[in-house]
Amino acid sequence: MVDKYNPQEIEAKWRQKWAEDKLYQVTEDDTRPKWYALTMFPYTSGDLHIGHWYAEAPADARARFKRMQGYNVLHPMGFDAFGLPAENAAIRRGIHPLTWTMQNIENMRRQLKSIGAIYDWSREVITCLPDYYQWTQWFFLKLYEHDLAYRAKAPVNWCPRCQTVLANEQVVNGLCERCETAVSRRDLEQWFFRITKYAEELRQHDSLDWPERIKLMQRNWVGKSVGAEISFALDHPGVAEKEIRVFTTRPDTLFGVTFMVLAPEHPLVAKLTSADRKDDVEDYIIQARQQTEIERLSTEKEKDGVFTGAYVINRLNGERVPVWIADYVLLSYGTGAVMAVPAHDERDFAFAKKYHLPIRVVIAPPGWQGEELAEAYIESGTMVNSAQFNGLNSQPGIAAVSDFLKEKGYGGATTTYRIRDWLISRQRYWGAPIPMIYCEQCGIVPVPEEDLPVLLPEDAEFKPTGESPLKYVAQFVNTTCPRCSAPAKRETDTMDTFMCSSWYFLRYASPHYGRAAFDPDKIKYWLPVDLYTGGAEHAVMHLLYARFFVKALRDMGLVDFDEPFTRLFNQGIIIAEHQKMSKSRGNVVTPDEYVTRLGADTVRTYLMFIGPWEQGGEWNDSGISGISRWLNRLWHLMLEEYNCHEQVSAAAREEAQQELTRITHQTIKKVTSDLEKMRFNTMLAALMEFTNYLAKAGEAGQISDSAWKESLASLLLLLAPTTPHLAEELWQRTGHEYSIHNQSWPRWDEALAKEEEITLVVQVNGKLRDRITVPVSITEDEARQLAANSPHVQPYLEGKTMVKEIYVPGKLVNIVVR
RNA sequence: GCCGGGGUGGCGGAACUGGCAGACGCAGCGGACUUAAAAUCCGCCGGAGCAAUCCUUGUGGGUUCGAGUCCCACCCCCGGCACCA
Repeated sequence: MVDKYNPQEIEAKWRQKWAEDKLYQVTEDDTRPKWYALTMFPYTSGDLHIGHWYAEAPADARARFKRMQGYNVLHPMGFDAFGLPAENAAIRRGIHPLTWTMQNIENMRRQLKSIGAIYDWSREVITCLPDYYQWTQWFFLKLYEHDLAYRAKAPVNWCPRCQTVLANEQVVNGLCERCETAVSRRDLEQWFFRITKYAEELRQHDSLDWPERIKLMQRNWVGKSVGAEISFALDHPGVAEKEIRVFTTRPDTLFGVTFMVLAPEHPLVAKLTSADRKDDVEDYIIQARQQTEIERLSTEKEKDGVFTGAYVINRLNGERVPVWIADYVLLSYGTGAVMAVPAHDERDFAFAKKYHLPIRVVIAPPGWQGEELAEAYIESGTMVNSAQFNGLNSQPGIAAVSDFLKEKGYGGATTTYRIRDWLISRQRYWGAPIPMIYCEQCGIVPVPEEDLPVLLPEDAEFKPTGESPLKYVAQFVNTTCPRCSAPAKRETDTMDTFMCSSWYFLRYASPHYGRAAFDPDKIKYWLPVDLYTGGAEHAVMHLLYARFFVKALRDMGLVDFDEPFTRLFNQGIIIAEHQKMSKSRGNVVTPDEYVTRLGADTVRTYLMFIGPWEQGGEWNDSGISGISRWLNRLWHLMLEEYNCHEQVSAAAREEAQQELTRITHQTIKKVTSDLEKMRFNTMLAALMEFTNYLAKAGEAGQISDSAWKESLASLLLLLAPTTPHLAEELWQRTGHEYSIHNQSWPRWDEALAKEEEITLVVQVNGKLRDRITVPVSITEDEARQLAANSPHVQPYLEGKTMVKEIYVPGKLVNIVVR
């Protein structure tokens, strides 16, 4: 009698054994190809939910498969540990963020270990510990040294709830990405990274095997407009500036400019506003400032603005152009000023109608006779009312006007990107301190590398006040200038958490290296990441920042590759009760409960079976019991004694064995290609079918003991990546040598996998009329004969004329009659 | 509004390059075992029809000997972007 499948017992046992034997510890090895399989590390929010498992378990199966295929696989794990959620949770609970975070890590590490993955825990990284953030600070210094970090005063996104500034990427539809509070604007002096320097390169994904969707999102985020910058002459008493520059994609419409619009925050507004317009302008600016970003950016809203009383000169025709301000012009795009061509821009048209400003056609719509336009004509066309450019089409016109401007020194062709520099300062406690010092004598002075880390003081009052908590920690703030030794003050803002995750994949290659952020030799061996898996929500944040980091490092000569993640794969989302899981809905599935009851292998397998990985799927309690049943049947199939019946004839035995061999090899082939494509659901369907087949074959008992054993061994090997504990236990119990996870992936023989018989489909006029089992070797003539003679087919041929016959070898015969 | 992805039984989902629609699993139904239930095992399981057969992949049209798959138009769901000059 076979004992019961007891997952709790065998899973704990093997996990311990693997850990003791350091089975999954990896080192560099030039005899095998390397494979870096990375899963986005989790945020230390407290508990591992089923979504984490969904990211991690299939990824582990894929990494294990690569490992059995002979790759030297690095599949590390760590924790993203700085940031607002930890700080807010700690405040709520009245404990220190470090305590809270480290407790969570302990719990999450235990949960992660229960997955039974091949994580090499000796490489774990935790971003909030000094031996990690020391190097985050080091990156800041490197970026500063290479003029990629700078401090500037700018209108920035402010979240009133989180009490800190946010990067553009962290504002979603005008709401804070974390707490969904409406974001407002503040003018603050902050640290930025010059990610815009890489705008063009970040748009390119040529060498990357990434989902189209993500590449598109990044391209949209970076944005790109090709056009011209044009200088309008300014001659205003008491104003030093002698021009206002605008950006336009349509320099061919330059003769149609009838007014100019500045963003309300444009620095020239105050200087240009005439005395009689002052009140109106100031009122408008106040009103624009009070709006939230959502209100301001609403496309529904009617365009409004006010006249400043000032004028600029269109240098091409010498016309005086009135200068207005309006909140539909954004300071952050282009130059913060636009030339308005109402005839050929919808927004300018609406604005001109509202305020009765002139509308002058300079691009003739097809069949235009000089009449007024009912709406803006935004297409290209022939230039009119444009002096020497009349008659040119828009495309050559754009080039001609740009060239002319350049020649005269009034501007010229240029390209503008939508992406803004990355704002990395945060006025909160739980982050890596920015390693900068302010000295009255020397100005801004970087902390010398040898003085890193700048430790985050543990005893700060970290309640959010809108000011950096570190400001009030005297022993932190007060220091001496590294250059002149005079008393100086430290920067008290901390860094955006996305800094930490922009380079963690580099740290895994040499997690304990003390002389730099990474060991160059180890980086050469392991990087770039071959397969990066995780959620799609990081498309324009983490994934863009990490690419920027790598490109910056490359230009510093610190790495020799262009892109961190060669291949990217996004798994879908697990839902429950037809909805996204959330605490408030009370439909959160907690993996621990299922692991305890059914075992980690069952949970892993179920998550992989639910549907295609990239599509996610619905968690369903009765669905997982199906997996549990299957693994139980498998257990008994493997362990129950097989009896080969003596009285079976040699011919029958031969046939049964050939069939078994064929199905075994077909299964190996199917499972291998599905794993390659990460089609785990169909891989498991194939394994279930194989199990069902073996159960029947076992009953029939026509196969020799050795052939039987061989097929069971193949099944176990195919199962090993999915159910590592169960496979190990059964491997041992069926008399094999430890460990199944060090075995080679089974190979299939195409000749043995080949079917001997096929089902020939017979159609008449495309409708199915018969199926005939025939040998693969059947000739076309034989097939046609068989089809035409089929008793199921005959009635449909009677009294009809055969028009033609289609034969698809190995598939079907279609007889077309009339 | 623009750009992506998707719509197949009661449910999750299969279907190579245009060639047997519904693999595999869940739920359901019937049976065996059991005093009984659970577990397990066997069988059935898209719809209509006694049947032959007909209908069926969001809707309508088209191409083709043949369409879930290709083309055109439309509807619905999900995700992203949205005054970017």
